[in-house]
Amino acid sequence: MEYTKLILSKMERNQKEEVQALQDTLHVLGGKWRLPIINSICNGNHRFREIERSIPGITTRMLSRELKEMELNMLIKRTEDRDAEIQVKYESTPYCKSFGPVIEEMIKWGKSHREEIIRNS
Amino acid sequence: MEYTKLILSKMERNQKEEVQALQDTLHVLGGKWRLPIINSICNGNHRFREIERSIPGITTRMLSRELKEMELNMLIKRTEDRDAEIQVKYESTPYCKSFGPVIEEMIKWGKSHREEIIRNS
DNA sequence: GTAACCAGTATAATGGAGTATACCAAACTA
DNA sequence: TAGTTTGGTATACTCCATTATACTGGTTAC
Repeated sequence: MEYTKLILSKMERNQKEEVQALQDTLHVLGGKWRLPIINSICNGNHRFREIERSIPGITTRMLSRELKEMELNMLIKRTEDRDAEIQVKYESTPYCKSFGPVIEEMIKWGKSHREEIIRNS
Repeated sequence: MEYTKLILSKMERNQKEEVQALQDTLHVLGGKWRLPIINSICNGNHRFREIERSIPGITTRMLSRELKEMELNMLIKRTEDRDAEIQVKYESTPYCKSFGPVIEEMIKWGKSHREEIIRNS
């Protein structure tokens, strides 16, 4: 009886922990602009205005805010170097690449989901 | 030159398609309650009030709305049977299980991200 | 027969993500 | 030296997800 309880509460803890982890991931990837920004930077855009122009519809305000939070989450790195040809530069971190498997699975699922929905309608 | 253009535009198309697929997945998993609901149903809760009670903080309105959209997305099935012991029953579909790999990767990433953030602060 | 439980719906309010628009100082450019 | 580009900030607004609260009609339990 006590034993069962223990197992159950451990299971519950794990489930809460897992839902929490999932929501952390969603929070980092979520919102309207995160993925387009990551995509843009990973595709060779490194300056603020460059990224901005590459994403139709985004405002400077949103780009600024998102870049800041993504820097906090260590997904990108901002460097300022007055003597470089590019004074302010945004780059994806190696850590950002750890997203790889997640992104891949999400793309796979999203594509097959779209097909599934179309097939059943 | 024309060749390069072709390749580039194909790359661009694929990227848009991938960002789109990603956002589809995010849309299905996103929001505050989707994951807790999936979790609850997958862990043996099948009646409306049962699910409601198992998720602290959720309102009947939100549960009702989310269940409806999840049914549209074929993640769960609602069955009504006046003569059964449970008249209204919610179940996860086999299709819902296709989330498995995505969810797994997201949990993995979420956990290690939390550790990473804690380590660097 | 009334009290509690079931599966929800209706209406109104709130908060926060995202939008719109204007503005800024510094550098570079013609 | 006037105009443009860069890397942003400031202020106000809008819309939509989520909340809060109340209500309903049917069923089961005592």
